[in-house]
Amino acid sequence: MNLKQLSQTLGLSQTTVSRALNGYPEVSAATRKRVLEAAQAHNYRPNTRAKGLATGQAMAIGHVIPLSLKHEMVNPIFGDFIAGAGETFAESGYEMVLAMINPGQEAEVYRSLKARGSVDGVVIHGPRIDDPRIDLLEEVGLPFVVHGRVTGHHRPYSWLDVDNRSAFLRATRFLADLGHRRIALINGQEDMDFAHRRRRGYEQALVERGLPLDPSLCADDEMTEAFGYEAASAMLARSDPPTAFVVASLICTLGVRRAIDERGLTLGRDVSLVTHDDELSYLRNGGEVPIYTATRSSVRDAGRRTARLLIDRIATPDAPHRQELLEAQLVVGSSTGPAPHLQGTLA
Amino acid sequence: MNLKQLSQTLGLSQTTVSRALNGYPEVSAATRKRVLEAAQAHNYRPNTRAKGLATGQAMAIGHVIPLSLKHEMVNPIFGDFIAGAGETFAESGYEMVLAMINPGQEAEVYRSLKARGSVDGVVIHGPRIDDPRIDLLEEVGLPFVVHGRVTGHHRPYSWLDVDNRSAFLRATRFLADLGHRRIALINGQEDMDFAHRRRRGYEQALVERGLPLDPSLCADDEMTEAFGYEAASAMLARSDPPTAFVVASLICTLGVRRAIDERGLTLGRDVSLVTHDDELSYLRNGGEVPIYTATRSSVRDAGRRTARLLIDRIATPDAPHRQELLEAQLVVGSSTGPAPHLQGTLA
DNA sequence: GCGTTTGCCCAAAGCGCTTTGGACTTGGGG
DNA sequence: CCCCAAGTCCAAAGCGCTTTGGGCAAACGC
Repeated sequence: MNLKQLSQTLGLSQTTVSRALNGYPEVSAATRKRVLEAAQAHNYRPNTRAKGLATGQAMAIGHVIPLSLKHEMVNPIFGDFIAGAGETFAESGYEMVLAMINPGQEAEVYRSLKARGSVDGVVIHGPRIDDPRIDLLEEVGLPFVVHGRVTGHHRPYSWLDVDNRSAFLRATRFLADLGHRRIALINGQEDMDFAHRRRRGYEQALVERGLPLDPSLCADDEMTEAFGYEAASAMLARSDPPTAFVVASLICTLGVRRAIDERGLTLGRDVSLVTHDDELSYLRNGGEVPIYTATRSSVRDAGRRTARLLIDRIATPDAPHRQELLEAQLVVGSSTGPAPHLQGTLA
Repeated sequence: MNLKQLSQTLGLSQTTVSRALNGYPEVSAATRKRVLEAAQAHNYRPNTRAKGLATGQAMAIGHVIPLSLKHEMVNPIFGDFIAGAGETFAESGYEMVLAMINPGQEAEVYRSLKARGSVDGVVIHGPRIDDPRIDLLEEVGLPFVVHGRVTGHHRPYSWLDVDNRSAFLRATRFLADLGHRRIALINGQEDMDFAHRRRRGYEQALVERGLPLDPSLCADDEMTEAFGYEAASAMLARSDPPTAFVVASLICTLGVRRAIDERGLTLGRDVSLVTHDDELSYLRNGGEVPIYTATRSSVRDAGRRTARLLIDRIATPDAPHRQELLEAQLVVGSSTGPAPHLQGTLA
């Protein structure tokens, strides 16, 4: 059933039916009611493509997900982010279209998305330091919002980010204040912007507390369980192992924990750990006293907010860019305690 | 730049340009070359919606992802599945559109997808026992392929599935043959079809080996780390704890492992464990000798194959339905060993 | 009572593409 | 030399919708 058929059924013109359906004022209440009921009865919905052609809007937004080259890894936060974004987009009548791409294809994909008019805007995922995509999209003329930020880019753009520097600053301070002097950092890949910022927060805390920066206590890579395990194992095997870890994600933390358990150490007593927690739906670190002390920030919520930002941007492309900086909560769980050399002293 | 402008630039009709671009024979080689070069130079791409309107094809396929009601959980396999499917769809020129929905909205969403013509077909994710979606889509007339199967549905439909029954049958047999007599099952929600089948495989193995089925050694829920931990903790705290676990996913397994470690038990010696391993990119269970003995089947590969099935189905909607049943590999890692009461005996 | 709003509705032009049904050259066969 | 078949190309219709620019009554102001 299409508009033409529906209007014939009703004995009205397409114009009137279209207007009735879209809430225009120049149609009487009685007619509108009749139209609405007929549409319902015939299960009529306007054809997306025809509507898009006529209005010039795709009512769709694009997510271009870059896979990491090394392991073709899909970022595990992706599902939850998109679930959050999907809620908001759906409420506003937007569809989400997805493209998973290998690094290097980005320019081509964004250009194509714009030229074919298949989306009204895009979310930039996984920004790196000096990420060229901002300039690219600005040039191409596709509205966008970045989930994260881009160190090295200085003109204004729209973004939403967790204050990663602050989060890791606070996490590291927290451990230092418990007496830990050898604090390791198990970070995400440091060419990713978020990991770079976390690193800076970590370093700043060390400086503040007068602790030396030991590069051999810092590791960065894709945040897999295996990476967490290997990095932590190597560090714990040293003659001067760290007594605390700051870890970039819960998945990574599971690996670190495995390394700790394997050496017969007890988490929260022999070794302390603060992790970042994206509140992924399948990896809850919940409860009254969470298992892990964590800097917590819901990536799903970030998805919702990012979507709103993008919708507004599409509606008013000439409005000034907006930014949103979210502060992570530092929630204390049972994975942290005073440094071993102080135990007893403090008790 | 659109077709009209491009054809004017070239001094050709839209017809000819369109034909040149789409590889029709009634255009000379010289002209085609000229058109192709001009298109390239002007960065021309046909407008998706206009093309769709004209051809009646959306060149898009839909993924409707049901969130679990309880925790609004996003299945962690989602990212990898879609990465695999995305590869294949992209090769064939299909876009993927995504809808995350709450349970109960399904009928409405599928109907709308069809009526608005926004997709040419859909992938059914997360089928449950007696899932009504198959009948629904058949009625609505939208081509589909199920990732999984539907126990209780008897007319033919297209699906791709791992042989979950066989996988868990073999896993459980394997443990029984190592002398384990109390084997626990930490399963996904058993109204999900895959979990139901795994349960059946598990039970069959017990029967084969003459072991009793102890319902208190079976737990099923959403496969989170927390669930694995809680279920395993409770079982291990009993006076007659299980000596082996069959676990439905690696994430769940991480929780089970935490419970095992916490009780000071050693995995592979005091307690054995076989897990299902979807080969998620961020949760590798790799190496020469994997950490966990596992029934292994790449969900990413499943995505690729499912996509191919759907593309073929859309191309030939009247061809008989096709099915693909994948066999999981049973890979032996270091999480399994002879039952404790036999150790020494066997050595 | 007249002209002018106002309210309600419609015909038709596009949106950018594909595709049908020719039209106009050539070249070759009879 | 004529005719027909290829080989090229084009004008125009149509996909299903929105939107412009009226038209026609009824209601209004004076």
